[in-house]
Amino acid sequence: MKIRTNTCGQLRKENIGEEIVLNGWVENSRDHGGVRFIDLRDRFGLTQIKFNEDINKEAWEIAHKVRSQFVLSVTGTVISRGEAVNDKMLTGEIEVEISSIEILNECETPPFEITDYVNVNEELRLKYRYLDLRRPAMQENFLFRNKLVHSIREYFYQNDFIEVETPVLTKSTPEGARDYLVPSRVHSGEFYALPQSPQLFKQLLMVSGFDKYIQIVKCFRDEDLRADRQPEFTQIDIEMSFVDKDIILNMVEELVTAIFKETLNIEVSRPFQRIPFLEAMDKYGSDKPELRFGMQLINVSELMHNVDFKVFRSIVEEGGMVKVINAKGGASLTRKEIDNLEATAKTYGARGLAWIKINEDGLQSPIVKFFSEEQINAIVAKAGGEVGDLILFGAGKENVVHDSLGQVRLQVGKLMKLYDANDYHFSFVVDAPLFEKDSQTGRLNSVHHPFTMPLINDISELDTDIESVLSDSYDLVINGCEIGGGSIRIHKPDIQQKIFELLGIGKEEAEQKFGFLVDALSYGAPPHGGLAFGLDRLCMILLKLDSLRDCIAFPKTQKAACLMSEAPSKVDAEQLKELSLKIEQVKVKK
RNA sequence: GGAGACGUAGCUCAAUUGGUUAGAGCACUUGCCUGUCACGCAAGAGGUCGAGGGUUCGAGUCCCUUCGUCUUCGCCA
Repeated sequence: MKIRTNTCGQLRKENIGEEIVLNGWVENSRDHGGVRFIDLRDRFGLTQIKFNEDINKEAWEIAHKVRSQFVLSVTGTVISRGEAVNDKMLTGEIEVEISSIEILNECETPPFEITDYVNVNEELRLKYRYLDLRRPAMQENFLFRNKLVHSIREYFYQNDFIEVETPVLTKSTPEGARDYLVPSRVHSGEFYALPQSPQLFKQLLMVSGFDKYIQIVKCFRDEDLRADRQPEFTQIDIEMSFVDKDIILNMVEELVTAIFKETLNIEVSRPFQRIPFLEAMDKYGSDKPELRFGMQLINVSELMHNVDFKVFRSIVEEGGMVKVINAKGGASLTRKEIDNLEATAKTYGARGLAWIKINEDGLQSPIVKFFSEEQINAIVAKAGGEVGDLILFGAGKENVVHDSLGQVRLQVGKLMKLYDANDYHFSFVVDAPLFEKDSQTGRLNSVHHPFTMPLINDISELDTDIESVLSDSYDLVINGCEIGGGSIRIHKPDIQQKIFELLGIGKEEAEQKFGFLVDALSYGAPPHGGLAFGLDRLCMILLKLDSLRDCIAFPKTQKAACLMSEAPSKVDAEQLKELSLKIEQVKVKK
């Protein structure tokens, strides 16, 4: 084959007159009898090539055999398009008059058209992912992702970080997400786990002295999938020694600023807003608040003590709460739109969604009749209600009110276009509680993970009112999406032991599961902290994609399958035997 | 584990209340065409209506089961 002299995105009018060779795929062709045009594509772009019966009959004849997606090597001369310039193409001022053509490979009629113009069922796209990825829009996503990763690596390289790899075959720890397990052949009946994150290893690298660690690394969690969740995903994993929260958050701001500048040419303004976790929950009903608009949650529980409306009164008496949001100008929403908001509230556990419309001629609401005029005026006043507004109520247990009203708030924001979809808002949610109580078992669980430093002055504080202890943690939130999170870590063995105790992990169990970490902390562990970003999610938000799958080359379906390779799959009895495994048929449910 | 949507030609979709031979656009094949660029014109071929079962004189359409994809609650330290 003749090797290309240029790519398909390269030639300009300056090249007119040059004899060149192009290699690429046939994107499209237009036959006009004596002259035939082909758009030749590679990942660098598109060039129109021309076959003319009068100029080179042999090439023109071969060109007749060419079909969509054939792979060609063509030789010819760059010529001007004259009047027929195509200003939609970067190479639109020129074309290549072909003198010889070689068909490097033929192509079956593809199962779907390889263009951006045709919508194709995702199932089929995933089965023929290698063809889907040939589509220009997908190529752009991955060229962008490459640019993103490059800007990230560049930042860390410039700032003296060191990239160190950590194991993929590691130890299972049942805390947190479900592990993917890998059976060991050598150790019959034992298993490795794929890492949910390299958390412990990066902390141990700090103990080793590899200050300023970074790794772009695959992580695995065997949990149900979502549009923004894949079972294997990529983290930008970072850890630093001799730092405090301010140093880390400053580093994150620098990194994010560099990323946005280099990938989208957007100037990010600093510093990022910092909002304590409890305030985020209180005002926005979320630990990842969308801060591009206000419409905060307002607590009106105080006003419910003496009302006749038993539903609200009893909720407050039983320790629940009533909160409202004021959708300014929302009185114009239709009954159907409000019903949709109620459906959202119910999805998140609310019993209903009470509302008051403040119309010109008075209040319209299914619930005002249960209140005195004085009471309702107090509620409206507290909500800052004015003519034209819609007040929405969330009532129930704290977490239900926050979840449901927080989601209703997001939906109203979207519905009423309260923010510019092209804006970016950056914030840190800091100081999350250290523990939360499991509603089922009553046991304490780590909100972040068990290695997070509590915000305490003295270890004795952990013996009193443990649920109110906060952690030295931080999440990066962009437009209501959690993009990264981390914390200052515990570097003292006594504190780490204490935390394990509080989590109900006994000394023996702690020794068995995390002994190497506690040991390491006792050998001169420096104060350290770090965080991890979800690279796929960051890429998704920068590209404004609806699904993570569009920036992952070979993603899995909702049932965690690869439709192309057909993984997972059964294995030979021999393989199972080597691993000392036996498959027990799960009963088919009737 | 729960809720919802979808599945008809290679692709994207249509098909009235259950009723004649399941249609359209694109793609594909063939022919024509010397300035198109998502070219155009003409003709042609192309269907296990996801699969299985049931109701019915008759099922793409109704019922049951099942498979797959997507969205979502739970789950994701």
